[in-house]
Amino acid sequence: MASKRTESMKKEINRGAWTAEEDQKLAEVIESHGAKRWKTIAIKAGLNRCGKSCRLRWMNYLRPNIKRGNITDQEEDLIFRLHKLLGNRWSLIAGRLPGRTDNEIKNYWNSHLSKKINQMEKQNEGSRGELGSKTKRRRVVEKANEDVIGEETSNGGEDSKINFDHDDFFDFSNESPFTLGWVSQFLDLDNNLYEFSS
DNA sequence: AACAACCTCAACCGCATCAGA
DNA sequence: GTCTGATGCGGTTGAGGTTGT
Repeated sequence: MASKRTESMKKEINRGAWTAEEDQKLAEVIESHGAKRWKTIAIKAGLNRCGKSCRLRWMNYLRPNIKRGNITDQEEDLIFRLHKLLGNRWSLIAGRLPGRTDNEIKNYWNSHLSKKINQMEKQNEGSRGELGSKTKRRRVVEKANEDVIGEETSNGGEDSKINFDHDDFFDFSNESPFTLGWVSQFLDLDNNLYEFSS
Protein backbone atom coordinates (compact mmCIF):
# COMPACT_ATOMS: atom_id res chain seq x y z
CA MET A 1 0.00 0.00 0.00
CA ALA A 2 2.56 2.51 1.06
CA SER A 3 4.65 1.62 -1.96
CA LYS A 4 1.73 2.33 -4.25
CA ARG A 5 1.33 5.79 -2.79
CA THR A 6 5.01 6.60 -2.84
CA GLU A 7 5.25 5.52 -6.42
CA SER A 8 2.55 7.90 -7.50
CA MET A 9 4.06 10.69 -5.47
CA LYS A 10 6.92 10.69 -7.91
CA LYS A 11 4.64 12.28 -10.47
CA GLU A 12 4.43 15.34 -8.27
CA ILE A 13 0.74 15.66 -8.71
CA ASN A 14 -1.02 17.44 -5.91
CA ARG A 15 -3.13 15.03 -3.89
CA GLY A 16 -4.85 14.71 -0.60
CA ALA A 17 -7.48 16.99 0.85
CA TRP A 18 -8.72 19.83 -1.27
CA THR A 19 -8.41 23.39 -0.08
CA ALA A 20 -11.17 25.99 -0.33
CA GLU A 21 -9.05 27.80 -2.88
CA GLU A 22 -8.78 24.75 -5.07
CA ASP A 23 -12.51 24.18 -4.79
CA GLN A 24 -13.18 27.71 -5.90
CA LYS A 25 -10.86 27.49 -8.87
CA LEU A 26 -12.35 24.22 -9.94
CA ALA A 27 -15.91 25.49 -9.63
CA GLU A 28 -15.07 28.57 -11.66
CA VAL A 29 -13.57 26.61 -14.50
CA ILE A 30 -16.45 24.14 -14.56
CA GLU A 31 -18.91 26.99 -14.61
CA SER A 32 -17.40 28.41 -17.76
CA HIS A 33 -16.17 25.23 -19.35
CA GLY A 34 -18.75 22.66 -18.31
CA ALA A 35 -18.27 19.43 -16.45
CA LYS A 36 -16.45 17.52 -19.15
CA ARG A 37 -12.90 17.02 -20.30
CA TRP A 38 -11.58 16.76 -16.80
CA LYS A 39 -7.97 16.73 -17.79
CA THR A 40 -8.47 20.07 -19.53
CA ILE A 41 -10.39 21.40 -16.56
CA ALA A 42 -7.55 20.47 -14.24
CA ILE A 43 -5.09 22.31 -16.46
CA LYS A 44 -7.29 25.35 -16.97
CA ALA A 45 -7.90 25.67 -13.27
CA GLY A 46 -4.18 25.63 -12.70
CA LEU A 47 -4.62 22.85 -10.24
CA ASN A 48 -1.79 20.42 -10.06
CA ARG A 49 -4.24 17.58 -9.88
CA CYS A 50 -5.28 14.85 -12.25
CA GLY A 51 -8.58 15.03 -14.08
CA LYS A 52 -9.93 12.12 -12.17
CA SER A 53 -9.38 13.88 -8.90
CA CYS A 54 -11.15 16.99 -10.18
CA ARG A 55 -14.09 14.96 -11.39
CA LEU A 56 -14.39 13.17 -8.08
CA ARG A 57 -14.24 16.40 -6.15
CA TRP A 58 -16.95 17.92 -8.31
CA MET A 59 -19.20 14.87 -8.27
CA ASN A 60 -18.93 14.21 -4.56
CA TYR A 61 -18.63 17.63 -3.07
CA LEU A 62 -18.91 20.71 -5.28
CA ARG A 63 -21.77 19.76 -7.53
CA PRO A 64 -24.94 21.79 -6.90
CA ASN A 65 -27.84 20.23 -5.01
CA ILE A 66 -25.66 17.87 -3.06
CA LYS A 67 -27.19 16.91 0.23
CA ARG A 68 -24.68 16.41 2.97
CA GLY A 69 -24.94 14.33 6.10
CA ASN A 70 -28.02 13.24 8.00
CA ILE A 71 -29.31 10.40 5.94
CA THR A 72 -32.91 10.15 6.96
CA ASP A 73 -34.64 6.98 8.07
CA GLN A 74 -36.56 6.98 4.82
CA GLU A 75 -33.40 7.27 2.78
CA GLU A 76 -31.72 4.58 4.83
CA ASP A 77 -34.65 2.31 4.30
CA LEU A 78 -34.56 2.96 0.58
CA ILE A 79 -30.82 2.35 0.37
CA PHE A 80 -31.29 -0.87 2.19
CA ARG A 81 -34.00 -2.05 -0.14
CA LEU A 82 -32.27 -0.93 -3.29
CA HIS A 83 -29.11 -2.67 -2.19
CA LYS A 84 -31.08 -5.82 -1.69
CA LEU A 85 -32.34 -5.40 -5.21
CA LEU A 86 -29.23 -4.13 -6.99
CA GLY A 87 -26.28 -5.24 -4.91
CA ASN A 88 -23.24 -2.97 -4.69
CA ARG A 89 -24.35 -0.79 -7.60
CA TRP A 90 -23.71 2.37 -5.68
CA SER A 91 -24.10 4.73 -8.59
CA LEU A 92 -27.47 3.24 -9.44
CA ILE A 93 -28.61 3.41 -5.86
CA ALA A 94 -27.38 6.99 -5.64
CA GLY A 95 -29.33 7.77 -8.79
CA ARG A 96 -32.50 6.97 -6.87
CA LEU A 97 -31.60 9.27 -4.00
CA PRO A 98 -31.59 12.87 -5.21
CA GLY A 99 -28.66 14.83 -3.87
CA ARG A 100 -26.77 11.80 -2.65
CA THR A 101 -23.56 10.57 -4.19
CA ASP A 102 -22.47 7.03 -4.79
CA ASN A 103 -19.47 7.59 -2.57
CA GLU A 104 -21.61 8.81 0.28
CA ILE A 105 -23.98 5.90 0.01
CA LYS A 106 -21.13 3.44 -0.24
CA ASN A 107 -19.55 4.92 2.86
CA TYR A 108 -22.83 4.93 4.70
CA TRP A 109 -23.43 1.36 3.77
CA ASN A 110 -19.99 0.22 4.86
CA SER A 111 -20.04 2.08 8.12
CA HIS A 112 -23.67 1.74 9.15
CA LEU A 113 -25.88 -0.59 7.26
CA SER A 114 -23.50 -3.49 6.77
CA LYS A 115 -23.25 -3.82 10.51
CA LYS A 116 -26.98 -3.92 10.88
CA ILE A 117 -27.16 -6.58 8.23
CA ASN A 118 -24.52 -8.66 9.90
CA GLN A 119 -26.49 -8.51 13.07
CA MET A 120 -29.66 -9.49 11.28
CA GLU A 121 -27.95 -12.29 9.42
CA LYS A 122 -26.62 -13.66 12.63
CA GLN A 123 -30.16 -13.75 13.86
CA ASN A 124 -31.65 -15.16 10.72
CA GLU A 125 -28.83 -17.27 9.28
CA GLY A 126 -30.82 -16.63 6.18
CA SER A 127 -30.10 -16.91 2.52
CA ARG A 128 -28.12 -14.30 0.69
CA GLY A 129 -28.69 -13.52 -2.93
CA GLU A 130 -26.39 -10.63 -3.49
CA LEU A 131 -25.16 -10.00 -6.97
CA GLY A 132 -21.50 -10.68 -7.54
CA SER A 133 -19.44 -7.95 -6.02
CA LYS A 134 -16.86 -8.15 -8.76
CA THR A 135 -17.78 -5.61 -11.26
CA LYS A 136 -19.66 -5.88 -14.48
CA ARG A 137 -20.35 -2.37 -15.34
CA ARG A 138 -22.62 0.06 -17.03
CA ARG A 139 -24.54 -1.63 -19.80
CA VAL A 140 -23.76 -4.90 -18.18
CA VAL A 141 -24.99 -3.48 -14.94
CA GLU A 142 -28.19 -2.35 -16.54
CA LYS A 143 -28.60 -5.78 -18.01
CA ALA A 144 -27.98 -7.34 -14.64
CA ASN A 145 -30.58 -5.12 -13.09
CA GLU A 146 -33.08 -6.24 -15.64
CA ASP A 147 -32.21 -9.79 -14.80
CA VAL A 148 -32.67 -9.16 -11.13
CA ILE A 149 -36.00 -7.54 -11.75
CA GLY A 150 -36.86 -10.47 -13.90
CA GLU A 151 -35.96 -12.88 -11.15
CA GLU A 152 -37.94 -11.00 -8.62
CA THR A 153 -40.99 -10.67 -10.74
CA SER A 154 -40.77 -14.23 -11.96
CA ASN A 155 -41.18 -15.69 -8.52
CA GLY A 156 -44.74 -16.45 -9.29
CA GLY A 157 -43.92 -17.49 -12.84
CA GLU A 158 -46.38 -15.52 -14.93
CA ASP A 159 -45.37 -12.02 -13.89
CA SER A 160 -42.06 -12.17 -15.73
CA LYS A 161 -43.83 -11.35 -18.95
CA ILE A 162 -44.91 -7.99 -17.69
CA ASN A 163 -43.00 -5.22 -19.45
CA PHE A 164 -41.62 -3.36 -16.46
CA ASP A 165 -39.43 -0.35 -17.09
CA HIS A 166 -37.91 -0.14 -13.67
CA ASP A 167 -35.58 2.68 -14.63
CA ASP A 168 -38.50 4.93 -15.30
CA PHE A 169 -40.40 3.57 -12.42
CA PHE A 170 -37.66 4.25 -9.92
CA ASP A 171 -36.72 7.60 -11.35
CA PHE A 172 -37.11 9.94 -8.40
CA SER A 173 -34.80 12.59 -9.70
CA ASN A 174 -37.61 15.10 -9.98
CA GLU A 175 -39.30 14.11 -6.80
CA SER A 176 -39.03 15.75 -3.45
CA PRO A 177 -37.43 13.75 -0.68
CA PHE A 178 -40.85 13.35 0.84
CA THR A 179 -41.81 11.13 -2.02
CA LEU A 180 -39.40 8.58 -0.69
CA GLY A 181 -41.87 7.63 1.96
CA TRP A 182 -44.32 6.65 -0.69
CA VAL A 183 -41.64 4.65 -2.44
CA SER A 184 -40.79 2.87 0.74
CA GLN A 185 -44.41 1.96 1.20
CA PHE A 186 -44.58 0.64 -2.31
CA LEU A 187 -41.46 -1.41 -1.88
CA ASP A 188 -43.01 -2.98 1.18
CA LEU A 189 -44.95 -5.06 -1.31
CA ASP A 190 -41.83 -7.12 -1.79
CA ASN A 191 -42.06 -9.41 1.17
CA ASN A 192 -38.58 -10.76 0.47
CA LEU A 193 -37.09 -7.58 1.78
CA TYR A 194 -35.98 -7.30 5.31
CA GLU A 195 -38.23 -5.91 7.95
CA PHE A 196 -35.92 -3.08 8.65
CA SER A 197 -37.52 -0.74 11.05
CA SER A 198 -39.00 -3.29 13.41
C1' DA B 1 -5.12 14.71 30.73
C1' DA B 2 -3.29 11.06 27.93
C1' DC B 3 -3.62 7.35 25.27
C1' DA B 4 -5.83 3.65 22.58
C1' DA B 5 -9.42 1.93 19.94
C1' DC B 6 -12.84 2.76 16.91
C1' DC B 7 -15.44 5.33 13.34
C1' DT B 8 -16.30 8.30 9.40
C1' DC B 9 -15.67 9.92 5.03
C1' DA B 10 -12.78 12.24 1.45
C1' DA B 11 -9.78 10.75 -1.74
C1' DC B 12 -7.08 7.49 -4.41
C1' DC B 13 -6.44 3.41 -7.34
C1' DG B 14 -7.20 -0.08 -10.85
C1' DC B 15 -10.02 -1.55 -14.20
C1' DA B 16 -14.01 -1.67 -17.42
C1' DT B 17 -16.33 0.77 -20.75
C1' DC B 18 -17.28 4.50 -23.87
C1' DA B 19 -16.44 7.47 -27.71
C1' DG B 20 -14.09 9.41 -31.26
C1' DA B 21 -10.31 9.40 -34.57
C1' DG C 1 -12.26 -3.06 -36.88
C1' DT C 2 -8.59 -1.07 -33.99
C1' DC C 3 -6.42 2.14 -31.08
C1' DT C 4 -6.29 5.48 -27.56
C1' DG C 5 -7.69 8.94 -24.38
C1' DA C 6 -11.57 10.08 -21.42
C1' DT C 7 -14.91 8.79 -18.23
C1' DG C 8 -17.29 6.19 -14.65
C1' DC C 9 -17.47 2.72 -11.15
C1' DG C 10 -16.51 -0.05 -7.04
C1' DG C 11 -12.98 -1.32 -3.71
C1' DT C 12 -9.83 0.37 -0.54
C1' DT C 13 -7.00 3.42 2.25
C1' DG C 14 -5.76 6.56 5.78
C1' DA C 15 -6.16 11.14 8.13
C1' DG C 16 -8.74 13.22 11.32
C1' DG C 17 -12.40 13.07 14.60
C1' DT C 18 -14.85 10.81 18.42
C1' DT C 19 -15.45 7.79 22.20
C1' DG C 20 -13.91 4.85 25.85
C1' DT C 21 -10.65 3.71 29.52
